[in-house]
Amino acid sequence: MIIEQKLVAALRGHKMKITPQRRFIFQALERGMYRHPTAEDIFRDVRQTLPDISLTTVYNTLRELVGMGLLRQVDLGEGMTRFDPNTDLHHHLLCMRCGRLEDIYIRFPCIALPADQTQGFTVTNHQVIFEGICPDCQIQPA
Amino acid sequence: MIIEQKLVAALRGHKMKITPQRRFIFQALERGMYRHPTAEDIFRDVRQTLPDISLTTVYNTLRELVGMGLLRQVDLGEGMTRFDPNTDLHHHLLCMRCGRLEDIYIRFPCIALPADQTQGFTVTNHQVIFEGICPDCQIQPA
DNA sequence: TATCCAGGTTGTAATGATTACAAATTAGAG
DNA sequence: CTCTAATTTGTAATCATTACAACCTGGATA
Repeated sequence: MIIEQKLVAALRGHKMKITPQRRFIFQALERGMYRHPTAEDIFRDVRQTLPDISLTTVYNTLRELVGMGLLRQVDLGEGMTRFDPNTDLHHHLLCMRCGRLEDIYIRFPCIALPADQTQGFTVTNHQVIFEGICPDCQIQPA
Repeated sequence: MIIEQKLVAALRGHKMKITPQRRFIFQALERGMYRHPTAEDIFRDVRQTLPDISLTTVYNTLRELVGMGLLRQVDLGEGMTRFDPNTDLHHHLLCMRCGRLEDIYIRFPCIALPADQTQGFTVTNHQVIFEGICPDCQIQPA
């Protein structure tokens, strides 16, 4: 319920309407059975309870949430975007073979860009992606 | 010449043919006027000297190079893939507003995944993406 | 509670990057 | 020089995502 409530509150704060479609999308994110769903994943999930929801609505809603900073967008080289309802600072561990993606909760205090290396950028955030092979893929032939 | 030679040698090693198309693609990567080109960027560049090259060939070649580990693939949320001829371990600094991407050459010795956090993965690599706003975009209204 | 409209939803069509495929070409071994 | 497997090419498909226009509705208002 935590995520859903947070998102509903955010909608109120932005004077946006709380529609059943949005509610179900939030619940799908909440259910976290998959932690890094694609738009299509959410669509399939919500469809089970709201069979007439449109894929466009899912895309719209996810885009809005990202815009409001309530959802993190994760881009790997998969050809599609994944969404991460966990906006806490954390990192990722990616299987290069099957695409499995896990969260890593460690703080790396040494990751900071010295002022003389920012090239004038204002740095607001950073993320680490660890690449490797997951246990399942290690077993398989190759 | 360094990159081109390295790539040509790699082709030989893999018993692949050294075609003019591939050579010009290597040279375009070499020219590094743009350090993180898209397939389209390379296509436009090579076209100036080889007007009949096909976009498909560019995609094929880039894909092969990535597969051989000679080119790094960089995926941001831009809807297209960028390629980085620099395979040295380095990190990136990304402007969230205009997509400008710069290299960061610092080693962060503290970035290592403790054995009890790998979830069984064999970790082979990692990269850091710093997100922020570039100097040009800071000036502009918003 | 009934009314109303700005914001939301939907289906479909468009877009844009990338890949598949089959026919034509060519690098390079013999 | 010949021959063949690898490569290139152009076009057509694919796949994720966005644009758009018509319809619908949450929730503010009276």
